Amino acid sequence: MSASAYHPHDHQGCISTALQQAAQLCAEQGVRLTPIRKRVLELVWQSHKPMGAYDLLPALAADGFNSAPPTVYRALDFLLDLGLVHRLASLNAFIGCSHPGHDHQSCFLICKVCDKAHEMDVDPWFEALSEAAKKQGFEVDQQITEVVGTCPQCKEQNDITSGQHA
Amino acid sequence: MSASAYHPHDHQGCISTALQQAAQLCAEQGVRLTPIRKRVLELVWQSHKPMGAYDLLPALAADGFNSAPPTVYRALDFLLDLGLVHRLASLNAFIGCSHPGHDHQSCFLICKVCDKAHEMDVDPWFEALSEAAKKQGFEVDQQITEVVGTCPQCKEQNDITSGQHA
DNA sequence: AGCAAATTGTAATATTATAACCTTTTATCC
DNA sequence: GGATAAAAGGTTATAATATTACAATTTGCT
Repeated sequence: MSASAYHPHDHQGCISTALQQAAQLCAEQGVRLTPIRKRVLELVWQSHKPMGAYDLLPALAADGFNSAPPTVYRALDFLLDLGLVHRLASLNAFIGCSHPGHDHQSCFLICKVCDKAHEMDVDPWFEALSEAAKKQGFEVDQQITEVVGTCPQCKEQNDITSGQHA
Repeated sequence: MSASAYHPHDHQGCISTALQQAAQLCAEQGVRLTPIRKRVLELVWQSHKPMGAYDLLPALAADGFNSAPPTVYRALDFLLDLGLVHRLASLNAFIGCSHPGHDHQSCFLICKVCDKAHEMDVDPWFEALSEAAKKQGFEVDQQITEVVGTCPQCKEQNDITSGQHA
């Protein structure tokens, strides 16, 4: 069901799905997906690479939107609140959420070679961690899990160029 | 065995233990725990609250050390490499490692009320998570896990002030 | 139209981190 | 013990990320 960032896919589909889901979610919540917000979401979804806030500004400017930092940060905050994008703390960067609308904690596999990030579903992990925290009397609000390494594609690439084979 | 950040304890003991372990580790690795590095480690250990790099500069200045950003970042990088401190990505802050010398992934419980952070040992889960990543063909280098919430002490405090009781 | 709330515009600034280059200190070798 | 290379530290400047504060505009509602 869920498309993987690691394989060729109709990425326009990713974007339009994200925009559709966003429109629906905003309607449900009674909040406005203004042109700036929509454009920022689109830009964040341009690729599966997390985007820095400042990376988005030139594109906004090119589109004739205002492009000062507060503009993009406000849009990102809005999208974060709705769960339409996630922020990757280890990269100071933002990425589209692949299944918004569900209240969920996110876990990202971040490739240090190609910079793509892939959201992984790990509910059992989150629950186990929450349980452990609770056992210590800690009340959990939010979990941040980011895994850095090499994605399947880049690993394969590396095996080829270094002359290794199965 | 391991002291908890959540309970009253001889914090001087935390600091001196950390310094001792650092000295030993540096000796083993054949690297130098210079005065600046030692002082930065000491400062990071002043409390169980993660410290920003810039928070350390005034103290370094007061001690007569140079206190420009590169100084403290170089010391922190050195300590990070040795595993003597951890960096909390979600806070842009640094905290002393409570069991350096062991190669380990860290997981921190971060209290949003008192700002203290507590390192939790969760090796079994890290392996589970690594397994899950591997199943997707992802090769794991590093895991970042940070849990934000309310620590036992602050939770209790809040229960009292809001008139709740068991 | 009139009003309040939400959104956006704009300028300035705060915070975190690194680059580049130079000087000093330390370890080592002869 | 002086020569020398490597490591560490000093200094200045700047990059990258994020927020504050306040003014102007747009929107939704009556």
